[in-house]
Amino acid sequence: MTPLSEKPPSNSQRAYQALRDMIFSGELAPGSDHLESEMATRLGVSRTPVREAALMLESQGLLELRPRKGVRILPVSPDDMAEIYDVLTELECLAARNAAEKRLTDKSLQPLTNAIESMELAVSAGDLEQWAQSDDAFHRELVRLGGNSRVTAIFEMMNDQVRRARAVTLFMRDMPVQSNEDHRQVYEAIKAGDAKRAGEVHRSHRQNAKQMMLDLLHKHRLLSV
Amino acid sequence: MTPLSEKPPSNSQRAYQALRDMIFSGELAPGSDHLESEMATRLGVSRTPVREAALMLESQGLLELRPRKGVRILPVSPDDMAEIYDVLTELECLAARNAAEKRLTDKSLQPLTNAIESMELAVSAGDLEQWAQSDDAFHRELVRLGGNSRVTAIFEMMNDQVRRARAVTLFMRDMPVQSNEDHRQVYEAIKAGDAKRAGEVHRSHRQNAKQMMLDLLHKHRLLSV
DNA sequence: GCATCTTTTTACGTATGCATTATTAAATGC
DNA sequence: GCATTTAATAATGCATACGTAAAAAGATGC
Repeated sequence: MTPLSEKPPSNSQRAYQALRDMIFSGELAPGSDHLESEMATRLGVSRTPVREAALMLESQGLLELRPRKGVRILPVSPDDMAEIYDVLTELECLAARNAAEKRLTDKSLQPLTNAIESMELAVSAGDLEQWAQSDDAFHRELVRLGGNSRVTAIFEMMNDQVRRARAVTLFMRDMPVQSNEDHRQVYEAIKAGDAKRAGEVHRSHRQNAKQMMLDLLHKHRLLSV
Repeated sequence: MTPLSEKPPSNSQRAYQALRDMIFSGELAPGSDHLESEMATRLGVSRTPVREAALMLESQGLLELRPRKGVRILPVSPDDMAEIYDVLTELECLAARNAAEKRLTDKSLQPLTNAIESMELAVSAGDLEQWAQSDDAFHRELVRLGGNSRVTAIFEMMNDQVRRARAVTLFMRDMPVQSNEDHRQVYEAIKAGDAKRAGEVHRSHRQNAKQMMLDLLHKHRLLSV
């Protein structure tokens, strides 16, 4: 027995991941329908694990099970996106304040600085994909540092949707210079233990991000993502 | 065909509701294990719908599926309760601000005033159960008025857990006089369209509620609910 | 040619069956 | 008696089977 013997994930788990990935990669288009049996054949399993995966994804709001129509991949409208950003804003700001109150050591904050540096490098190099990835890492780490597992869970769920939308709009936007400045300020506030400021700076950062996303969706007539 | 012919909910749906109810009523104790087959027999269906229901409840964080041990009803510790209150605080305040910005008519605000009046009556009469019910109605309506469906969904999920905890602690507390005063102020701020104030007042209201709950849990050595 | 009724097909919801594997119980050795 | 190995038991994860009801296709009347 190997020390770190990973127990093989069940078929349901794999179906869950596979469906999720297919949704976020766009392989399953927003608004499209797919029969359970089709998905089962596609994934090489029976309907049971597909159904179980679909049920889980349904309670996460990614799709909808409709009798005799198969699963429907839920489209995300600009209004939905606004809702998502609003929730993320509140929860991330909470996380930022909580993180600040913890008086974290430089070492604990290392992942944040790494992400910031990586973002700044990416902007210099004009590499938007790299920037997006590091930005994501920053936000995820921030939330993790907040230490509220429920916040983390909700964040993970909604952040995926933002990521999908961003994949579409990424190359329509300018280099995120202001954004990087924001991140650094949030980091400084957390490091200084200034919860109030961390929350406020992060809030305005998030509100800008929301506005930018909505403007892009509107300008390019993207009615659903 | 009757005009409002309700299609019969599926066995899975009923199993879901039944399990949920059993969890919140305490019939399934926190921390207890239950085999799928037992539940199936108990509910008079096969394992399939039970399993589907359990999967849904698992992704909502109410229970845990553990191979060969059955489903485990997750206990909610005081730390969990603190997490839940923190999330609710942020989301309800968001809702309060959003509601205030909508410049709602008196008519739309009627359910809020009804709830407030009912709470005040209940306090006068010393009827804590009635108060709790109306308090719940107030918060739910507030969230609804906020108009963010994701906030509503998260609220519904977490509020159930608060309700369970409150069922345990309700009669350990004093009459909620201050609480009623808070509600009225939140209402006034929303009616006046003062988003900032609505958010602030509601935040302090919620923080008090959190503190009171945690104190009660601590004082009575309630390590899980 | 169009509308309505009838038949057929299809997909789902759920029950059931089965192989796998964790856990318990029994058996063996010392 | 106690530890260790082996067998028995039980619960799961998943495939499969099937009745039901919706949708599609076809037949009938006008």
